[in-house]
Amino acid sequence: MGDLEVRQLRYFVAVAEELHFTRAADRLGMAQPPLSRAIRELERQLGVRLLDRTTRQVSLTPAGEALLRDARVALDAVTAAARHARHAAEPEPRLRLALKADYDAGLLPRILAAYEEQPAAIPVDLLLGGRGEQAPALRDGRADVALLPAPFDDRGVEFEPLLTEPRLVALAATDPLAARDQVCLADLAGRLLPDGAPADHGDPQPGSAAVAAQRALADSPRMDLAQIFNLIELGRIVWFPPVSVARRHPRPDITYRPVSDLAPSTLVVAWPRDSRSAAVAAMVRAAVAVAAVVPAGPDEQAAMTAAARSRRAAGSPG
Amino acid sequence: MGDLEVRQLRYFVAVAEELHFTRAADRLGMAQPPLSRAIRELERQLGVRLLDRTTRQVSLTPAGEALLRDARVALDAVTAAARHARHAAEPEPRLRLALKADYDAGLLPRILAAYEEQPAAIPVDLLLGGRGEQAPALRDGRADVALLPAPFDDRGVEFEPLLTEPRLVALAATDPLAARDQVCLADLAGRLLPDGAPADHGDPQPGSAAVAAQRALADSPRMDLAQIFNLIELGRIVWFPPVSVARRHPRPDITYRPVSDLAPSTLVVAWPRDSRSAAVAAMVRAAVAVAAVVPAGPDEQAAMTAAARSRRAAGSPG
DNA sequence: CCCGATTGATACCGTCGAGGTATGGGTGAC
DNA sequence: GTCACCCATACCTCGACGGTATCAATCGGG
Repeated sequence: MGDLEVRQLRYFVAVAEELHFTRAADRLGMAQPPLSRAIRELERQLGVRLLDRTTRQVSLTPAGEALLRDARVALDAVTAAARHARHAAEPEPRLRLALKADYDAGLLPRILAAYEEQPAAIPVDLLLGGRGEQAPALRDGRADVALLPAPFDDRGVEFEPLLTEPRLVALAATDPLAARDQVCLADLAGRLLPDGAPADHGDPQPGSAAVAAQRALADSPRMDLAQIFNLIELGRIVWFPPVSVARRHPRPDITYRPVSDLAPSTLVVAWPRDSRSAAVAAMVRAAVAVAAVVPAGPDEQAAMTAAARSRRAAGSPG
Repeated sequence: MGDLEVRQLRYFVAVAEELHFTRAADRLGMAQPPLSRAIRELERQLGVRLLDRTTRQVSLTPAGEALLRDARVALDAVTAAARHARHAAEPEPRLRLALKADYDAGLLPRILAAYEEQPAAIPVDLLLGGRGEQAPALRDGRADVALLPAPFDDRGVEFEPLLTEPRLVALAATDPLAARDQVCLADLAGRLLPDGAPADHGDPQPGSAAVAAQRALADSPRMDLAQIFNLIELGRIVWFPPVSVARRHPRPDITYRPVSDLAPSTLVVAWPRDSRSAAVAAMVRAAVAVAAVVPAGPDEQAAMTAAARSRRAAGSPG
């Protein structure tokens, strides 16, 4: 009945993600036998089987799936506690704003300017990260506030929409589709992605080959924009940047075209739930105020804004 | 730079709450020297001073206060992970509904009946707890869903209001105020509370002597309703039950009177954020449906309901 | 002003468990 | 059938966690 320990949760998450004791042990920088023993001990403490293992296959039991979900958030909470304690000790506080380079829809300078007008403003550190890194950074305390495109994994995070803009598809100028004024997703089905999988139609779904390729494409530190453009010119990948991102990257050999049936991208400002920081609230206010002077989007944006506003009214910065 | 461990956080929380190493060690069931060393090691790992200690006084630094806040939620998250894993392994799942006895406003039988009509219904366990225990139970996984009066500590918890009802004051029948049709909080100022502190006017505030006395009164396992009524008859304490609670306890020597300027009590149904359980969603639906057939309260209830509804729309059970 | 009580820090020690290495054993691939 | 792969077991070492004894500093009382 003793409490779990962080180390046990880290070990379990590694094994549950790898579904492979040896690889997990390697990732953890330890040998496999102690890891096996630790998992066994964890199962004994919980009185529950977490993994079904044969000598050739490791799979999660329902209890293991539940623990994997919760262990991730628990580990983030512990990491956030440590980070916040270190941060609170700094003599002069700073606001850490996480965002993905170029995906601020051009609002960043105005937002920062508006922020500095606020009485609660403190110096801002910018944390540039890849797609999908902002929300985890909020959860584990690396960042205090973030600008990022929705949808994202908003567990433990509150957000407020700023603006919604359509996404385009980037095509090689020589691509037959580039001659058309507009394309639809079906036109792009079958396109090869970097890993050799055909492009799925529809918005990338979590777990699909398409989203995996999109992530490998847009997130990997190994692939920068130049590489993306090269692959686009070769017709090897599909890429759906918001118009503001496309506008920042005019290139002679790349043509951007509207996609008729592609969901638009919504930029949001997000912060950790239970943030009690006046500086975060000031940044949220500044971002919302700046976005308000931009032409408003369609009904979808209005609905999301209302939802987030009432959520925020229930006791959080704003 | 190594990760924190759960044990370290438990130790720190104990010391931070007691502000006394010896008492904290006693509470933790260990000797004081290892505890001092563990805290020192924690401070070394974080590179931050958490406690200012003289030989006669221990106090929290700002970093310590930040860590205390976060450590509590992190420990709850770890506990919840363990509980959810154990729970998920049970062959036939059960729904654990936490509530405070008598504070269901008489809706519980109808809610349970409506719940059992739902297709996702599973057997329900009732967890009766004192005031303020329901929300922590949701956070650390002891309960899946709760009925409780707002306001409460809603960190990590979502909720939906069910109904709002006025609160009364319970007076000894012989009390001069009992002769009046209605009293106001100022009339009650100065009344002695169990710990000898005078009753504060206004709604109890967290940290005030009044709220401490209210808690000692209503929550302590040592004091049951009979004791409460005895103290009321002696004029020693003030108690503000919602009308539905008062109606359940008619007593010849106790008189209930409206309080003109006392905020009403709102019963809500609450569940952990990120709950993915269909059974929880079904219980929430059942509770809302039952409450909807009860005469609606004033604008306050309408506003809260709208807020919670849009919050729920952003991706949670419902 | 000194003495004792209180309380956190230090010193030292024993034990338990975390992690390493070597090896066994079972399963799927060819 | 043989080989490679991979999880489990056995055994060992060492570090750290916790306990006891003691010191040091501070506050209160006579």
